[in-house]
Amino acid sequence: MVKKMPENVPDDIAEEIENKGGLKEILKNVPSQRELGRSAKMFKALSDPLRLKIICLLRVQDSCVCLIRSVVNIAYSKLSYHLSILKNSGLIEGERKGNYIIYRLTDLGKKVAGEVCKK
Amino acid sequence: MVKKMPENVPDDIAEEIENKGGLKEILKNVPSQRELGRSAKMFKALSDPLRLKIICLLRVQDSCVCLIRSVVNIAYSKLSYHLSILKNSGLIEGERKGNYIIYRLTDLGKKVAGEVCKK
DNA sequence: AAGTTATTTCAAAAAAAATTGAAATACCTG
DNA sequence: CAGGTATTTCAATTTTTTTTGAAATAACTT
Repeated sequence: MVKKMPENVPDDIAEEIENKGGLKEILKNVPSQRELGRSAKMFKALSDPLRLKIICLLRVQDSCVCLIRSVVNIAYSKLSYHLSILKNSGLIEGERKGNYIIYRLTDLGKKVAGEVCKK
Repeated sequence: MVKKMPENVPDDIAEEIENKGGLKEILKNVPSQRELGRSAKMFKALSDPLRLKIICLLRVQDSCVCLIRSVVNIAYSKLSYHLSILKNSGLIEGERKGNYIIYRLTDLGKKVAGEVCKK
């Protein structure tokens, strides 16, 4: 029983890799772990329909929490949780105005909203 | 003690809403629940650095599972799980070739990869 | 200061997603 | 067909995220 190289790759793929200068060359096109993690975190913030809805609302109207709440119709504590996720990922920001806190999209949030809340 | 209207909105916001034709008009700019859910599902598939890494690898090289595995360095069962998520969200597809299954990006996957795996 | 409204925080519970290792499947080879 | 390689599936566990309701803050009003 002869031992075979583990993790072999089919011949045609192996050839393609060779033609591209080897695996090392190929991997230069893959972003660093740090960049991938940053992107993943942003996508995670966007991975909830409720949060997307809030983003699309703020895109057309800056809103106090109470207005957002009347649109999405959930408990305040729940809403607060989702707002904090959007805030921590840099998509929205809140400004206190008297008793109220007015949320609006950041520049990043506007960019994302433009792609997500298609006209 | 007079009861106040609940869910009041600050005056300036109320005015802005009025100027835009009311809340109903504003909400016409918010995608339907169905659309929001669809988008959220796509973002969820992208919300993991490992999955993003796979996407960026496939962007430059179609790969069998064994090649992907040698790049990401995790157990097969774990990898299979993540591949299934990418497959179910329409970002990648696999074609059996003998003993191997070669994964590649779908058209949708290519579009997304173009934005995510920045050059 | 006491009451009221808007909003957040907290801790516990529930739900969803990810990891693990073992077993199953699918295909190839001799 | 027996044995081997590549890959997936499964059930159990662990981890992460979300939900919930109650309590805490913060600022306004009287």
